[in-house]
Amino acid sequence: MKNKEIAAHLDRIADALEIKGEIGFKVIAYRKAARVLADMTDDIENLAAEGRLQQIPGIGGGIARKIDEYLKTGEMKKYREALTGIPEGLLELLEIQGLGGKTIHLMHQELGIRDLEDLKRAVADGSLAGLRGMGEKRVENIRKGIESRERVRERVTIYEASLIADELIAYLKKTRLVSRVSAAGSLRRMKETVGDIDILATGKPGAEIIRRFTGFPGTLRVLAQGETKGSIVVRIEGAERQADLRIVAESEYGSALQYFTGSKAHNIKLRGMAKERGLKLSEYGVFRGDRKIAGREEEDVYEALDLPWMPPEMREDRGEIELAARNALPMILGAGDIRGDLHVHTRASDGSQEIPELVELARRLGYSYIAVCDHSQSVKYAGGLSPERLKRQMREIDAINQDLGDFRILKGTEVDILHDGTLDFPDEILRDLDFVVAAVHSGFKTNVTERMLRAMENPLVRVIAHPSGRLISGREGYDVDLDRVLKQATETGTALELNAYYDRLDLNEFYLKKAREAGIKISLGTDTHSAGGLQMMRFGVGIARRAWLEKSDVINSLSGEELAAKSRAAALSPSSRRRARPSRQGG
DNA sequence: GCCGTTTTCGGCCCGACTGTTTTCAGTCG
Repeated sequence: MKNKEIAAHLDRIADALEIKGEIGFKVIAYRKAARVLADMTDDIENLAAEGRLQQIPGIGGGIARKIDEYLKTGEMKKYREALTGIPEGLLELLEIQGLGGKTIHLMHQELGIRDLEDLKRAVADGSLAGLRGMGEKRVENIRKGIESRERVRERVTIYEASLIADELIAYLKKTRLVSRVSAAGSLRRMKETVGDIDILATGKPGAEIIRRFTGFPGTLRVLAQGETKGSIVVRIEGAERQADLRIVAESEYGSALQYFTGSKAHNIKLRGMAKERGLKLSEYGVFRGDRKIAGREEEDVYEALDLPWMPPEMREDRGEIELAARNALPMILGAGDIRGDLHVHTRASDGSQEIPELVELARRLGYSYIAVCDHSQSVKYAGGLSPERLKRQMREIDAINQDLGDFRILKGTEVDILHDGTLDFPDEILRDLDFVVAAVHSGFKTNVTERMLRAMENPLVRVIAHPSGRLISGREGYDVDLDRVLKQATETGTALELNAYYDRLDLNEFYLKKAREAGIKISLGTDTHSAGGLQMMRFGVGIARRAWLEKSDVINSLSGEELAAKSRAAALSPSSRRRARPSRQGG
C-alpha cells in the first residue's frame, strides 16, 4: 500500500508551500488530502485503477492527477517543483513552536538560514534580532522553542498521560471549588499517545482554582496563570509535559468540552456545517446572530446542528459526521460489553500473580472469566511452561473452577510460533486447552509473515497475539506483512488480538479498522503480568472504539462457555461471519 | 487546491494571544 508514502509527499509539499508563502488554503488542501490518505484503509492503488480517486473527500482533480502520476512514474513533478530552492533542513524548522512559514521564509531570504544549526547561530550572534518584525521577545521565544523541542519527547503514552490527568483531576476536586471537571483533547479521544494534557472545569472563583492548579505538587514550572487559564509543566516518566487547565462558565461547559476535545479536523467540519445553517460555532456556544442557542451540554451543541452526540473516540473526521447526519452511527463497543480478559499471565511463567488473585481482581472488574495464557517452553527468559507444567496448571485450574460458581477460568496458553512456523506445543496438548493464543517472541526479522500464516492454518489456534509486535515507546515491531495476515485471518477464521497493554495496543487502530471491514473477530487481552495490569483493558476498549469496533466484532462479548466450546468453526468460521449490515440506531 | 439543494467562481472555522505595531500580521490550538 502506498497510501502513507503518498500522504508523506503531500505533507512535504504543504510544508514547502507554506514556507514559500503560497496561499494558505492551498496548503490546507494538501494537508487535508494527506491526512485523509493516511487514515484511509482502502488501497489507493485500487481506487486509482478504478478511476475513483476524486470520490475521496478532499481529493479533487489536481491532487488526483498527482497521485496518478506518482503511481505510474514513482515521481511527482509538483513535489520536485515545490521543494526546489528549499533546503531539506529548512522544513524541520516548522516544528519549532512560534515559528511559521512566513518567518522561516524571511530568515531564509534575508539571513541565508538553511537549517536548525544556522538558526541557532543566528540567535547566538544576534543577527536574527536584526530581522524586520523581530524584537527581543520574539528572539527569546524562538530560543526557548528550539530548547524545548530538543528536551521534550514528542508524545507520551495514553497510560502515562492518564495517570497524571487522573491525579490532577482528583486534586482539583479536592479543592471543592470546581463543580464539573473533565479531561479533554486527545486524552479524551483515547489516542494511543498524547501531546499536552488538557483539562476543562467549571467553578468559582476562576483565579483561585488556577492558583491551586499551578500549586499542584508535581509542578516543575508554571507557564501561565490567569483567571481562566493555567499552564504548568509536569514530569512524566522522565519527560516533561505541559498540562493546561481552562475554567469556563457552566453555561459554556458543553461547547467548551466539545471544542477542546477536538479533533481539529472534526471541529472544522462541524463549523462548516454550522455556517451552512446560518449558525456560528465556537467554544462559547452555538449562536444564531447574537443569540446563543446551545452550549451547556455537548449533546445540545450537536443537536443544534441536527446531529446526535458522538463518542469522543470517533471524532476524527473519518466519516463519523456524515454517518451521524444520516442517524447511522454504529453502536461501538462499550466497556460493559467486555465479559472477560483473554490474555493474562501468572507466576507460573513471568507474571506476578497466582491464579486466585487474578480471579479476585477480575471479579472486581465485573468479569465472568479470564483466559490464563502463560508462555510456552521455548520462551526461556519468561519462564515458559513445559508440557508437564502446563498439564499441572490445567489440573490446578480445573480444581479452582470447581468452587467459582458463575466465574470461569479458561485453560489457555500463549504458545510460541517457532522459527519454522510450527508451534511450541504439539496438537495433543493444545487440544486439551480452552483457548489457544499463538505469538511470535523471537526472530522478529525471520520469515514472520510465513510463520504466522502457517500457525493460523492450525484450527486449534484461536488468536494471534500482538500481531505487529511493536512497542509504542520504541520498538518497530516484526518484519511482517499485516495485510497478508489479515487475509489469512479471514480465510481461516482465526481471531486477531487487540493487546490492551498500553505500550502495545496491537493491532493498532488502523489495522483494527481493516480487520473490522474484513469481518475478522478481535480478541481483547491485557497481557497482564502484574496486579494493576487488568486495568489496562480501558485503553484496549478505547482503541477498539477509535476503530469503530462493535460488540459483535469482539469475542470478549461471548460467554465463557461459548468461548470454551472447542469447535471454533461454529462461532468463528468465515462463512458465518459474513456481515449483514442492518441499518443502525444512532448513539 | 477543493467544493457546491444558495454558487463552476468565490468562498474556504474561529478566537485568543503575542509582539510588533499605530491598525495588524503571524502563530497556535
